[in-house]
Amino acid sequence: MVKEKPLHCDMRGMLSFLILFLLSKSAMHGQQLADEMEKRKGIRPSPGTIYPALKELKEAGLILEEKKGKTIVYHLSKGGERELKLAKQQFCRTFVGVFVRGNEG
Amino acid sequence: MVKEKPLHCDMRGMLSFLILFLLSKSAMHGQQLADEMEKRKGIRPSPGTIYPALKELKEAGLILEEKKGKTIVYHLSKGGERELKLAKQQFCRTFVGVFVRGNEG
DNA sequence: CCATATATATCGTATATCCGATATTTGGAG
DNA sequence: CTCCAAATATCGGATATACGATATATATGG
Repeated sequence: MVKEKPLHCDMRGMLSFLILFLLSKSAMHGQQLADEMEKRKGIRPSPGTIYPALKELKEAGLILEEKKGKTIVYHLSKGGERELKLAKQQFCRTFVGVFVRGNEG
Repeated sequence: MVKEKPLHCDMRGMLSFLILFLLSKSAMHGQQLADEMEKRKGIRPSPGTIYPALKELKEAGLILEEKKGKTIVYHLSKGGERELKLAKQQFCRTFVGVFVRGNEG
């Protein structure tokens, strides 16, 4: 079976989804992405987590690279924006009711 | 390595998290759980997905069974309620900004 | 009792996620 | 150019998620 499954099919793919979402907020390089995840989750993803995920998203055509000195800045492609929009809808429908004011603290 | 990892450690565990959340809303048996997921995600998890997940949650002491005629009704244990509360906080911090009014439709 | 339908359970296999370790690349300092 | 540190990349191994197929249990109808 080839890899034609959309990002929003099942419970797997949450890492890719989160990366797309973060990149939609601001283009970043890998370590900045790890910084942001650490801030949110409290746990820093290791290089062995973040770079293979970025590689897959790149190969799927959802993100684009831009070399900036020592780093590689990633940003969403048009396809990535489309995919993120769909995935967000799916995510929000699936987790309706989990987000309640007061859970964030 | 033994299984002492909390539910909210990384991106894996979203299925267990969703099951705990749904059961916290209402005690259900397996097929009702599948119904609810189908309503939310649009895709019905197969028996091979749902029952092993329930078994693990049961063995972890997070849910309790109650036989009701032909079915087995699951509900959260005290430990499951505690775990869900923590996992919800983690989830909400991680995905802050994804939930915006208008994404649900 | 027997047949059926529904619910539950298990198995083999595949994919996504994840880490620790290690390797490679690259810009800047000397 | 050489050295260093940071960023990126890859690898092996582990766990969670997922499906289709199959097996089992049980309430209900005949």
